[in-house]
Formats: sequence, C-alpha cells, structure tokens
Amino acid sequence: MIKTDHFVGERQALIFAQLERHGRVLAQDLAQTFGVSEDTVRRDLREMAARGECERVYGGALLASGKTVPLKTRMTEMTDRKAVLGQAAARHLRDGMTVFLDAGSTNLAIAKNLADLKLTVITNTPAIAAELAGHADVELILIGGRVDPAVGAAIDTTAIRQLEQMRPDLCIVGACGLTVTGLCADIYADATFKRLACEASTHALAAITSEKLGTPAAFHISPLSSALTLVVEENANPDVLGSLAETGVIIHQAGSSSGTSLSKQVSKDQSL
Amino acid sequence: MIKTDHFVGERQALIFAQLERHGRVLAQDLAQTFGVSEDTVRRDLREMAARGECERVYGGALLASGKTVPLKTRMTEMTDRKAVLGQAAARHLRDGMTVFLDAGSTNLAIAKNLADLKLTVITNTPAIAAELAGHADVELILIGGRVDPAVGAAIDTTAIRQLEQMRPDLCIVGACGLTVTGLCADIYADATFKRLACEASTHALAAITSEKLGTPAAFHISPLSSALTLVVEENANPDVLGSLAETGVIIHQAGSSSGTSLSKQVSKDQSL
DNA sequence: CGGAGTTATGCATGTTTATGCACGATTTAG
DNA sequence: CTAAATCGTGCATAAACATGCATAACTCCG
Repeated sequence: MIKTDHFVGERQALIFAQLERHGRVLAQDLAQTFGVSEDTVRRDLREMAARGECERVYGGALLASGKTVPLKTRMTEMTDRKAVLGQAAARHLRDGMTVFLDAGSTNLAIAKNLADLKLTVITNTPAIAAELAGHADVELILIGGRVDPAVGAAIDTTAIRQLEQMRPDLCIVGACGLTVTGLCADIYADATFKRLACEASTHALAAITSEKLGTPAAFHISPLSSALTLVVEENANPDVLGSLAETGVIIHQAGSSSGTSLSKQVSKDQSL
Repeated sequence: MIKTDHFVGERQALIFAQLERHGRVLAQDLAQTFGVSEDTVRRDLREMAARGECERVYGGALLASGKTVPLKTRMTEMTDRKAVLGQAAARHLRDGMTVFLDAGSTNLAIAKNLADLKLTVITNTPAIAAELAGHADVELILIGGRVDPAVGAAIDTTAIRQLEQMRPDLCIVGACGLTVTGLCADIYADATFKRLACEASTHALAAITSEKLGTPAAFHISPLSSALTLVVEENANPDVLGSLAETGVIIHQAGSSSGTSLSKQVSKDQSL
C-alpha cells in the first residue's frame, strides 16, 4: 500500500504552497493530486488549520487571513507596458485550454503573466519554454527544429511537421506589424510558420503594442476576421482601432473591463 | 559478517550527499542502495539527526532546515564550481563539431562557457536553448516533445524520434550519479533518453561534480568505456578516480595541465 | 597466537504512525 | 424540505519505528 510519494510534512507544505498561490484549495483536487484519499487530505487541512496555516471551509480550505502577498507582488511587478499587455492577454485564457505561444518579446511577457492557470502550452521558442519550464500548472510541449537565429524560434520544416500534429484551442501569435489587411511579419519563413499555427488553431490572438498598430511589415500572416482577437494597449490610436473593428476582428483594449470567471464552488472568496 | 562495502562514516557521508542533492531521502531506498537493512539506515539517520545533519520524518529524512530551496540555492552556490567544470568541458570542443547538450545544471554551465566556438548544438532543454539562442556562432537545433517537469527537458517518444535522426560528434550527457558500473540518473525516462543520446553519438562526455563522484542513482545510463570522457573537479577523490580509470574511461581533471586526457592512469598530479 | 572488549549489523519483539473505510452527523443547494 | 455532498469519528491494517539481543568482524593487549 503506502507509496511514499511525499512525506506527510512535504504534502502539507505543498498544500500550503498551493494555498499561497491560489488563495484556496479543494479537498477533492488535492486528494487526486497527491493520490491519497480525501480523508487524508481533510486530516492534513485540519492539522494545518489547528496550526493557523489555513481556514477550513466546506469543500476545502482558504489561506488564513493575513496575507494577500502574492497579489501585491504581482501588481508591483506589472509596471512594464508589455506586462500590462501580457496580463490583458492572459485574461483570454481559461483552465484546461491548450495554447500555442509563438515567438516574440510580447509573448514572452504573456508567458510571464500566466499566473496560476492550468494550461497546456505549446511553443517553438526556447526563451518562452525556459520561462514556463518551472511552472507547476503548465503542461509544456516543445516544438523542435532548427532555431532560426533572427527569430529565436524553431520554424523549419521539422517544426512545421510537429506543429501539424497539434490542434490548439488558441494561437497567441506574435506579429511585427498590423494593418487593415491583416497581421504581418518581417521574415518570410516566420510569417509562414505563424500562418500555419493560426490555421491549426481554433482561435487566434495577437497582443499588439502601439508602435505596431497600423504599421505594415513585409510578409502577410493572416487577415483580420472574427477568428482573431487583438489585444491592444490603453493608449492605442482610436481611429486605427475604429477602422480595424470594421473587419469583424475582436478588439480587447487593456485597462478596460473584460469577462471575469471564477470557477467552482467555495462561495467564500477572500476578496475582502 | 560480510564485506564492508562502506564504512559507517562513509555511508553516512553518502547519505548526507544525497540529502544535499535531493533534499530528502527514503529509508527504504537507502537500505537497498547500500545493501544494508533498514534498521541500519534508521540508526544512521538517527545519529545524523542527533548531530543536526538531517531532520527525521516518517519514512526517511529531510535535509536539516539550513537551505530549504536546494535548487535555486544550489545554482547560486555552485555557479563558480560549475563554471570551472564547464570551461574544462568546453576544452573538448572544436570548431565545426556537432554536439548534443543534455539537460542538467552542469550542462547549462557548459552552455554558458562555450565562448566563441562555431558549433552545431542539439538540445532538448529549453533553459540551455534559451541560453544559446542569442549566440551568433552556434547553429541551434531544438528537440521537441513534452517537457518533463521533473527533468526540465523533452524526453518523450517525440523527442526520441527526433533524436534518432541525428548523429552528433559528441554527447555531453548529464548524470545524477557515477560509480564504476557507469553513469546513472534518478528518473527512468530520463536515463533512457540519455542512453539513447549517448548511443547515437560518436563519443560521450560527462561533467561530474565531486558530490556525484562515486554516488549511485537509481537508473543506469551507460557503462564506462573508452567512448566516454569524464570531466571532474580538481578536488575529486583520487581513490575513486583510480578505480574509475581501470575501466578504460578517459578522465580529465579540471585544473590539471590541459585537455591531454590520457586514459589508463589518472595520477594525482596536482603538484602543478 | 589467542582471548577480551568493542563495533556494526541483522533479527525478533512490541509500539507508534499513517492511511483508508464505514457510518452517522452536518452542511449546502435547489 | 429533500437530496447530495462533505464532514468527523472510530476502527482496522500495514508500514515504519525503537528497543533488546545475538552474532560476526575487527581491535587491542598480553
């Protein structure tokens, strides 16, 4: 019986770590995660509550009131423009999604702002993969091939062949330019790869800094359509946005409100 | 009674080394590893705990709370040592070579010390790929697949299939342990991948920190032979080196004269 | 060489701990 | 108010544990 995957204390430490990150835990999830019965998890939570590490609630437990540290830390870190854009883009992700993360510094910012989403992330970009490799909640799929030095990602035929085996829910595509004719990139092979990635995905999303807005680039990636969502900065030119909107593309301006979703039960949120 | 494979203090030192590396040990594993009863292991752990070297828990022991983040702390602590090792390993590279760089923090150090060599580097490790992506002289080939979170690299069947298409001149393999029976690793799938990588390559090289020297790990990678070069630290145990040398493996001790790695004898010629 | 003392180890014993299961009580949702 | 989910408690069991004892190997000393 007894498969000591974790010592008791270790398990409780991991539970606490998850509490710190998510603010709450579900007994059922924990039982499944650690491969033990819910009884055992409840016992852990009871002990931790007695120690003052958490507050028990029906269905699981909440982080003991006294520290919303992770939220603060996150906010202070978000001073960069790209980080804001990344945070906005991350709002379009949901637990369980499979996402292709294309090359690009903006997409790297998105990767850094995934917070605690449970995602399957596919990427052809070493820098992004390295960023996500330590992420506990992310199932990471690496696309191989020769790394194009100019792009910093694998975009050759090997990469394309591997990409063709995937059907992501969302393609977060990097772009060097955006006009009413569509997304575009500076390098031919890169544009080709991005186009294929978009076509393989159910939906596409591009985070566009204001410099790129309305700026053309040499090679076409994809036209604007209702299958594409643009995430733009708060200071984006309204005129350009207006003409883009006529194409049917979905535009999400960072800083404006957006759909929120909190899942599951556990009515008591610590949103005090 | 029977043969004394290890003296008591020796065994406890090895246990401590394993604690330093993994942060935790299982009584059962240790008993099996050293070929002694669990009672003996428990006695060891009890003594070590009394000495303050570890903290006993049900099922085994944890590293005494002195450094709870073995991964990050170790990275910063050992950076210098690994850099030296990395430079020594880099001496075995020549312009034009095709090298497979396996996962592991030591190999990451090697990647950082490639200097200006014109190489083709194949890797399955995002962190290493990210390090080399900006390197102008390096042709970088990424091996794709699911990134195993424990290993931090792609080692699944997709990765293996891609690896099989390559014939590197040199496989720089990471290892968790090294004894006279050969290189070994802690994770089965990882060991399998490493073995295949070695077999695909003309020659193999492993940079071994002194903690790993003579330390076993659960899964075998490859035996010692003349097709394998070991790069070890300056303070490596001469006795262990001596017994290793008898297998015909090539040993290069960092800090000693040069890359002239002569097989059969590893003298302790640190007299320089 | 040989016997006494020491040490390391394994085995047998009884104890403690961790965990899952059963069952009744409690809470939540509709 | 009812049904379903979750909870707490007591119990059973197996693993891990400490202890005492016996034995083998090694050391010391005459």
